[in-house]
Formats: sequence, C-alpha cells, structure tokens
Amino acid sequence: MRFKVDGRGMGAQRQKPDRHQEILDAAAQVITDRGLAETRISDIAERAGVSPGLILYYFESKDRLLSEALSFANDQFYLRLSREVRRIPSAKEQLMRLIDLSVPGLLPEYGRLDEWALWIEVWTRALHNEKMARDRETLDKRWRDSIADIIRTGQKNGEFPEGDADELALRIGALIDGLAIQVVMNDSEVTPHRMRQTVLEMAAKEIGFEVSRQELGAGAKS
Amino acid sequence: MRFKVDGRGMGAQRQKPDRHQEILDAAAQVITDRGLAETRISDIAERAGVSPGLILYYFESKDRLLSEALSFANDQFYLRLSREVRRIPSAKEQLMRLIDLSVPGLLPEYGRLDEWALWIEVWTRALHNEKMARDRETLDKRWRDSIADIIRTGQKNGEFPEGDADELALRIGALIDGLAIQVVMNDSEVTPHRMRQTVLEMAAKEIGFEVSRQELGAGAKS
DNA sequence: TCTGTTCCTGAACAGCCAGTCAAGTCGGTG
DNA sequence: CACCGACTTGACTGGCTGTTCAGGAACAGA
Repeated sequence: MRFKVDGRGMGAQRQKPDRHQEILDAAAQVITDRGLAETRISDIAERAGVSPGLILYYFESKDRLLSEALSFANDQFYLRLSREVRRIPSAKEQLMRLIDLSVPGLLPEYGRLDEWALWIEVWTRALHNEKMARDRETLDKRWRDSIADIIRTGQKNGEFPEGDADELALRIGALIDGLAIQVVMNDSEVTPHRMRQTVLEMAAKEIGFEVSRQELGAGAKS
Repeated sequence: MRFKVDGRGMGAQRQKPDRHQEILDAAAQVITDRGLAETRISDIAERAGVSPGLILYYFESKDRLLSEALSFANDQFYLRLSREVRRIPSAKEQLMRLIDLSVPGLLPEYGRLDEWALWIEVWTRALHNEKMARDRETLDKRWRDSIADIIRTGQKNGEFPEGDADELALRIGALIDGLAIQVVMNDSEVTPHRMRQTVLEMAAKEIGFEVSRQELGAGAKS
C-alpha cells in the first residue's frame, strides 16, 4: 500500500511529470466524452499514455479515482471563475462575467461544455453515494456563495439596492442550473445566447439593476 | 425474435398479467433506488418476480429496456400531472398545483422523489446517447408547454396580464429544475418548503399575479 | 559500480453479468 | 385427448474489465 503523497520537496519536478495530476486530467477528459458509465480504466490509461497497472498504482481503486476526478475538475472550474471574477471592479460586471462563464458553449475559448457534463455525472452519482452527496453539497454551496458575494459587494458599494443576497443567489444559481441543462443537451429551443439573455434579464429584475440593450446582446449575434 | 405486440383482442386480460408493463414498472423502481449504473437484469427480474431469462424474452436487450423504462416513467408523471391539473378551473390554482407536484417530497402521497431521480438519469444518458437525447428534448418541450398552456389560459381569462407565455414558461421550468436538483439531493439549505415558496414568489412576480401570505405558506409548517 | 527504492509494465486472474438455449409448463383448440 | 404456440425457467457461456503480481527499468545515494 505505497502512496505518493505529493511531488513536494524534491526541487526539480519539471522532469518528473506529476502522474497524480496527469491521471486525474485524463480521467476527467475521458469521463467528459464517453460518460462515467462508459469509462474504463484502460481508457484512462491510454489517454494518459501509461499502462493500466499504473493507474491502480496511484489510486487504490477505480471508484476512488472517479470520485477524485469529478471533484478535481469541478474545483478547477471554480478556481478559474473566482480568479477571473476577482479582478473585475464593478459588481455588475462581475455578475455578467459569471453568467457568461456559466453558459455552456458561449465562450469558445472556455466553454467546452465539459464542466456541465461532469457536473451532471456528479448529480447522478450523488443520488446513491453518500460521500459524493456531501461533496456535491459543499461544491454547490460554494457556487451559491460566490454569487451571493458578488451581490453583497454590489449592495455595499451602491450598485445594487438592498435585498436578501442568499435568497437571490439561490434563485439565480438555480435558474442557471436549469437552463444550462437544456443548453448542454443541445436543446434546439434553448440556445446559449437565449440562456444568457434570460439569466441576465431575470438577475437584473431580481437584484434590481439596469441592463442596456447592448449589454443584453453582447454574447453573440442579434 | 418473437414479440408480444399487445394484450389487445383476447378479452379476458385480467388473469394474464401484462408482463411488458410489469417489467417496465419493476425496472423504473430498481433504477430509482439503485441507480441506472447499478441496475442488473437480475435485479429487475427479482423485483418483477420473474426469471432473468424472461426479461430478455420481452425486451431485445438491456439497453432497450432501460431506455423504454425511463421514457415510460417520465410519461407516467406527465400524464398524472396533466390529468390533475386539467380539472382545476383557475389558472393560478393550476399553476400552484403544478408547482406542488414538482417539488420533490413535498406531497407525501406523490412525491416519492422518484421522478426526479429518473429524470437525472435521463440527462446523464442523453449526454452520450442520440436517441435518449431526442426523447429528452421531446419530454422537456412537453413539460414547458404544459406550463405555457396554463399561463396562456390565465392570460385569456384575465387572471394574468399579457406577456410572452413561452419565455415565462422557460424561466419557471428552468427554475423548478434547478431547485429540484438540490432538493432531491437533500441539500440542507434547500428544503421542499423553501423551494415551493421561492418558485411561487418568482412565478407570481414574473407572470404578474398576487399570492397571499397564506397561499405562500400552505405547503408545510411556518 | 553496487544497492535499494520508486516507478512502471504487461500478462494473468477472477468475478460478474448480458444474453442464449434446451427444456418444460400452461392454456386453448380441434 | 393430442397438438400447438405462447410463455417461462434456470443453467450455461463468452466476453469484458477491475485488480493483482512478478519482474524489469530508472534513478539516487554511497
């Protein structure tokens, strides 16, 4: 039961690739395009360019690996989002950026639809797996909190009127989830652009700020 | 490749149980409590009280069976919902009933959380299965349409002000989806009661009707 | 160079499960 | 009763895949 705790402490880690990380990445990719149910250890090994045996050398079981991969990938998304948002001064702009980043496939450079596909796999797994259920709740709370934080920021600096930031965040978060499902499924009636517009309008109405026609249409054509 | 087309045409079908139906029911139950990934043909057979071989006698493959079971179960929910709603005269009452039926676990006699769990499995499957993706879109459109129909009814008879019924239905439907996910996952911050209240408030605000304090709290305590 | 540890491989193993099949039951029909 | 077709069983099989393992490569320290 050997374990590689971390790459820490040996200085030159440029040569030695971080297998742990690489395997998690490969796993997330495979899960994204084949689906959790169709993901085999050998697929992950192939994608990572190693032998199947090595996967089990680093992770004690397939189940563990999959769980870690899902949490890991969702973490990535969250980190990128909060890093990006933090550098924007205006709360309204922050919120608009958050929305853009949440619409599957809206921004070509980011939205590879990946995150949402993984997120749905998390839901399915959480339904019958206690640990995954706890993870999901934590991740989701963090997601709502980052929306609520933006709202509170805006309320403090006068951009938004007063109101229950947590309740508002719940509403906007849920709306995003619900719409994202349809967009990620390629529903012909719910395009990324329409989703963006709908979320933005409702957020504006609920929170209480103005959106110009130009801002509404900024995401794509029309 | 024998096939039992239907029980039609032999009069006494009380004795002969409808295996097709029974198996679909059993499958939906098993999927609900074990999850699609953990569902074996033998589990379904056991639940239905028949031998595993018989399952494959009625369905050409496990895959077909599972697909049919998912669509079938979601159909059931929709039928029950529209049957119930149709007998209510007021559009506002119709909408409130629809909301109550949609909140997982709110009504003890109905909401066994089942439908939502199955619905999430459909999403996962639709992500990588073309046929399932089409089915989902159809089912989802029907769901949005039934909300839109209620809104249009209310607009025609003067209960609700004018407005784009389809857009409103999209918003309310998405909100319900997003919140239901959290409720069905037992998120400690999103209770069935809170979901009911949130959806009702937003629907009232968006569509443009009044809800009394009493109506808001009708679902449960508080 | 020698040695011990870590990393890595590919083959082998073992369990599981969808799907097949030979055989049997049951109900109706002539 | 004899026959026939639909229905049902449960044992079997063939393939797949998670996991183990014996051994080899790479590398560091002495």
